[in-house]
Amino acid sequence: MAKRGSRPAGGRGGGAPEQEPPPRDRSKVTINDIARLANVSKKTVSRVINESPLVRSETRERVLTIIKQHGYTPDPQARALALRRSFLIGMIYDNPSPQYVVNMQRGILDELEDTSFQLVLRPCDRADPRFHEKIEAFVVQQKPFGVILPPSVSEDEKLAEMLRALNCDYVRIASVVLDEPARMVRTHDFEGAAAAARHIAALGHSRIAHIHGPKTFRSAHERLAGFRQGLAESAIELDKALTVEGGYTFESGVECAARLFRRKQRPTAIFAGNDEMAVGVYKAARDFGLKAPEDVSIVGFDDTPMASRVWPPMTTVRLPIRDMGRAAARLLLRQAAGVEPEELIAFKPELIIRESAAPPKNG
Amino acid sequence: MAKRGSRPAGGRGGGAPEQEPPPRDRSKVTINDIARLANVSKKTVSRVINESPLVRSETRERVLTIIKQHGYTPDPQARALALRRSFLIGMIYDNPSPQYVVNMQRGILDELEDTSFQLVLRPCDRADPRFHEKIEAFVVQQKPFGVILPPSVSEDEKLAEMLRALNCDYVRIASVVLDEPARMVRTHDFEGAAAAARHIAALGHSRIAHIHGPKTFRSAHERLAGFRQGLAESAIELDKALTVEGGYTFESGVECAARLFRRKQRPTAIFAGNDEMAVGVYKAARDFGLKAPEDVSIVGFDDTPMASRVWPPMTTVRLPIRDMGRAAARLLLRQAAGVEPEELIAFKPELIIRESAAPPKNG
DNA sequence: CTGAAAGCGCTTACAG
DNA sequence: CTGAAAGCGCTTACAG
Repeated sequence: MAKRGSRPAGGRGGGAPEQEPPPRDRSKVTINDIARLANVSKKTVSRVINESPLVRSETRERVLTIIKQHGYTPDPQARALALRRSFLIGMIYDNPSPQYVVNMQRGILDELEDTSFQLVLRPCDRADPRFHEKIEAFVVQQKPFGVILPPSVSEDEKLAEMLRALNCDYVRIASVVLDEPARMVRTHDFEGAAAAARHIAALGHSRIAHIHGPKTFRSAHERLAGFRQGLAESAIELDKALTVEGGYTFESGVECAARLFRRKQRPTAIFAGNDEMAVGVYKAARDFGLKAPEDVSIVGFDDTPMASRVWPPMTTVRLPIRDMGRAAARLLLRQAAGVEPEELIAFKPELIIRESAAPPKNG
Repeated sequence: MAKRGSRPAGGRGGGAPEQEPPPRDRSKVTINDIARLANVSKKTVSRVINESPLVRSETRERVLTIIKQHGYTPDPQARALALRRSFLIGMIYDNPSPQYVVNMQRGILDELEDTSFQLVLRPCDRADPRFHEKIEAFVVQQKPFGVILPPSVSEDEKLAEMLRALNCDYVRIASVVLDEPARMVRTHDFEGAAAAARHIAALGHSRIAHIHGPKTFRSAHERLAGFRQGLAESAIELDKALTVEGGYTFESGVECAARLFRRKQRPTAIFAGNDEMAVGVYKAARDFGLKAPEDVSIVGFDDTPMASRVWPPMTTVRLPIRDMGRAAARLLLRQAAGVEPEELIAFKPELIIRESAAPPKNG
């Protein structure tokens, strides 16, 4: 049985003598107490809390001192009710990679630390016919302060439109510019894939395959285009017959690579659209008795922990997911504060050269 | 600039004619509207919402119909303010494995789906001197409905005590019984490790090593004890010289295995306390020119995705993390509703036999 | 079984 | 620059 409300006075139950003096029960201090103690109206305390400039600095200092003295923190639920807006930041995602999800969460939480904002999770499925309806219900009921949309949720134009109509602030993380700078964190997937292509080409490969992600992901298009571009710089044309579509999953990586390996003219290098699929290529290679990098060079994208644990350690492209999450959260808070970003926030990927790509044997 | 409040009437901005009729703006329907329409007091509507038995069934039906008709959902912030308790479920964790964290989140979210509860994340660091203070601040400020504590946070007795003092409901997930059944989800790590031991022993090994997790994790003790017990059943005594402490990380797995491999009498099998360390053993084995399972059998614990992607596919022990998360959330909601569980909820691990363990060469 | 009053802890207009 | 009044949308005693 919940016994909320019968909270014993003093709070934390008689501490041992060697402990520091128990902090006063902060849960009881309200805006009224502060107002009374500071000899001002609660409205003035409210102004101080909300950093209104309409307070004499002397008054502000006095109030601030009392607040600190009593460890007062405004009640988020009460503020939410009055403001018709909660202090929850929603992360709405459908990304299948746990590593991506966790890193992004960490980044957002980094930025939210020591604020009164809380991170709330909304996993979802874009294939669900009630997808938009469910998110609308969430937004209407919880009135989140704002939401963060990583790919591929970020690419849903109807969702963005709905959020705007509901006056819900949001930040989209995507590999292409889909929105105004105040609502975008951009990743240069194109550049990352181009770097991978340059590296593979410089190694001397010419029969180069690419397993790209599903067409419903913009990143899949960007990485494909970037790869093609990087190859073109070395006067190599990406062979359509060696370009296949995977599902960003391990299994699809295995299948696509097997298909590639069954050709009479095998590719000597494979660039997979993400690490998951690249690890699938590792497996297919072993199934075909092929060694990496001697028989096939393999390059991935993401630099998940698996990339460095697998054998041989994987050459891949790294995007600073955690930093991206942090940037998205910061942008969201600034957006709410009315601060316009000077320029579009963007992240460049980095090529991580390890041991899975080498010159071709017969090169 | 946030434009909250200037929400246009009608909500979602003129839909195209082919769209379904726009749902009424649910954000505006309040308990007062329902009360007026149902011809009762708002208190009665409140009783219906809260499933109080003190309502004539006829009245309840009438109110329920109106509620459904207007798609009314009570405002969580307003309820929270009145109840002095929010509808947030906190997950407080320090588990280093992203896979564990994500699976547990999924389980909790499964159970919370279609309720008004939201999952809020609180990663933390038990080594932080302000650890308890920070969590206390979270609980006091957010007044979460309850919190879920996976290992090793669940093992912190001081934390549990603090939560009780603050009247905050919680559920602990741990490998040993630390609390009453209403507050515990137990995992039989002991059994899982014993099964691993039996499997290794049955394969014919006798020089068997164990890399256990840090002593600050109860699971490390349980797995060690279970492993010892499983071996004892085959009259094998766990060799102290072959029992080393790792940190549940890849790197520590590499180091510990290397130390083991440098001995004149190498172990023919290694049981690692988790998959991360087991993958470290894979690496060390390669560094020493040892092949698995021919030269060393390797067994892990957790069955992370990596276990099946690595070569050779890893024999390991699987705990149903997602189910555990779901069970923890369900228990928390029942606890709040005053329902006592009939018995302790517990999960048994399963041995997943793949290809990394085989009879010893010279066996 | 039902309701009118007061209150949860804040903020938004509106005055001054 | 500051404040008294009213309100956000619910619920808890208290009556009946």
